Amino acid sequence: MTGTTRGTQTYGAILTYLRREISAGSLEPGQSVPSESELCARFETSRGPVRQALGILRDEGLISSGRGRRSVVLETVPVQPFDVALSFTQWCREMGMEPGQRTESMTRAWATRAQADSLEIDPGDPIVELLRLRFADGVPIMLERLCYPYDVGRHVLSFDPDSGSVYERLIASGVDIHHATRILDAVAADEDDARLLGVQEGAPLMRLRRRAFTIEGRPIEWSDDRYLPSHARFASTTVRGASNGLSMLKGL
Amino acid sequence: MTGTTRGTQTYGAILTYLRREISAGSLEPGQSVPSESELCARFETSRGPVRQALGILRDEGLISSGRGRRSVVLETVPVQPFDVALSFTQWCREMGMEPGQRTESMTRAWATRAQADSLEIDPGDPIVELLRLRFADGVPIMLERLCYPYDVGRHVLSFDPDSGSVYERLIASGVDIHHATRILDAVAADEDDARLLGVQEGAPLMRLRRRAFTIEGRPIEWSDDRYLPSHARFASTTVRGASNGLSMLKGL
DNA sequence: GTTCGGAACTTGTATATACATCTATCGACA
DNA sequence: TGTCGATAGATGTATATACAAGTTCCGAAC
Repeated sequence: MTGTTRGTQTYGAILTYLRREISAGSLEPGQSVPSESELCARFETSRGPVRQALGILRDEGLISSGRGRRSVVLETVPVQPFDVALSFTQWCREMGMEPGQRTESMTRAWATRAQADSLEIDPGDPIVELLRLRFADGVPIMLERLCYPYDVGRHVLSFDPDSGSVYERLIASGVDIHHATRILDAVAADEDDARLLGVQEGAPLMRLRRRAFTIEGRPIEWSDDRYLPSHARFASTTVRGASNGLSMLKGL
Repeated sequence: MTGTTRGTQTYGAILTYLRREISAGSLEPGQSVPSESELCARFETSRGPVRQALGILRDEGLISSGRGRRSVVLETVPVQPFDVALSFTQWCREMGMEPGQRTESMTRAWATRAQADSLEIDPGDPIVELLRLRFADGVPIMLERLCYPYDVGRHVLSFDPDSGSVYERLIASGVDIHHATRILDAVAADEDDARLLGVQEGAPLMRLRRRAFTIEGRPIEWSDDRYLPSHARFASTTVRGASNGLSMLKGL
């Protein structure tokens, strides 16, 4: 360790440095990234942390490496790591837009068969449902349907969902979301979607369904977000040799 | 190195072993993955390769790790690495379906403004366009529009696109696709889409636009694939602490 | 029986080294 | 001038070690 790293890990400092160089344009697409040994010298460290940082950038699709050649910066879509999609508010701010929201309904209900399957509870068990319309700069962008088992959702019921992030509320209540699976597809707007999002019934919408889990693997959230395709799209970069989590599903 | 690894790298052998255990169900969701030291002993290797294999599984969303705890197998969507989406044929086979295709048109044309921008050539420059309908088990699933600059696409013109993979043809011709960017959104079926895919005009389709690049960063393919959402969906798993390449885009 | 503390274990991070394998470059030679 | 080959340098892979930091679990003290 060099001691010059700002309170965090060495590889994190290298990562931040390279990300800044790339996003600021000091390292343009097509240009070579400094070699591992140059980075070792600059950060007074060994190859381990340097390779760790480069590996992360490779998986994110920002650079490409290969035996014998120096790494090069790739021409990429502007990447906002998708984790922020866990929080619409945060994502919106990073896009330079002003987030807004209006809760259409928040109800205590009983799980339908589909909801019960998704949350791994029994049909008829109590749940908390939330329907929220999300805005960016005042324009409706997304309709969010959230569904929690009651013992999780009760932390939301006693909370004004227009006043802040549901996620932060859950975390503050000791609910620990550890990982999530997402499925993207396209659906036609139904009557509710059309009315609230201001499109015609049948208009194409992006649907992002999410299931969030605790570390023990218990599902604690199910959501169905419907985006206006004109305002939100999803992107991914693949580099040969790097892995990315996107996959394609068959059938229903 | 142990020497017992089957001709490849140590970390690859560990990766294969763990993947098989997970997909065969010997390691069920929620169960602990063998600890690093157990894997070191089993494969007679050091922590390096073991950690490399575990890191890949973590990025793929198959397992979750954390300081102090043992890694656990996650409940995930069945993952087919998305690289295979570069080849519809291959993806289809891995899904246990029989791929089919019918080329609707293959033309030498001149780049429109949008195509020129995407391929980084000038409007009016010669290009090769390909329109193909793709089947799985005889059912139309996807409509594929491909577009190449002429010097790349000419390798396709002299080739029966119904006889095999365009990708393999390009690679055999010395065209080296190195990385690709993809954008997913939803569109309404236009007249051509509706007729060929057998849906009503205006029906929601998943659109996957792709740009493929050489290692030098030159764009050599632009494609617009439109999937029936009933037959193809896209999925991704995020684990806290692991990076994945999916991101969300604003605006146009 | 309950609670607290500590030991043992696990993963995360870092160092130093070695060799394999591929690329780029430059100089010798024709 | 052009081609070929050697060489230096790059990343990929593997080993061995060390310490940091978090979790689990068991036993001692109360």
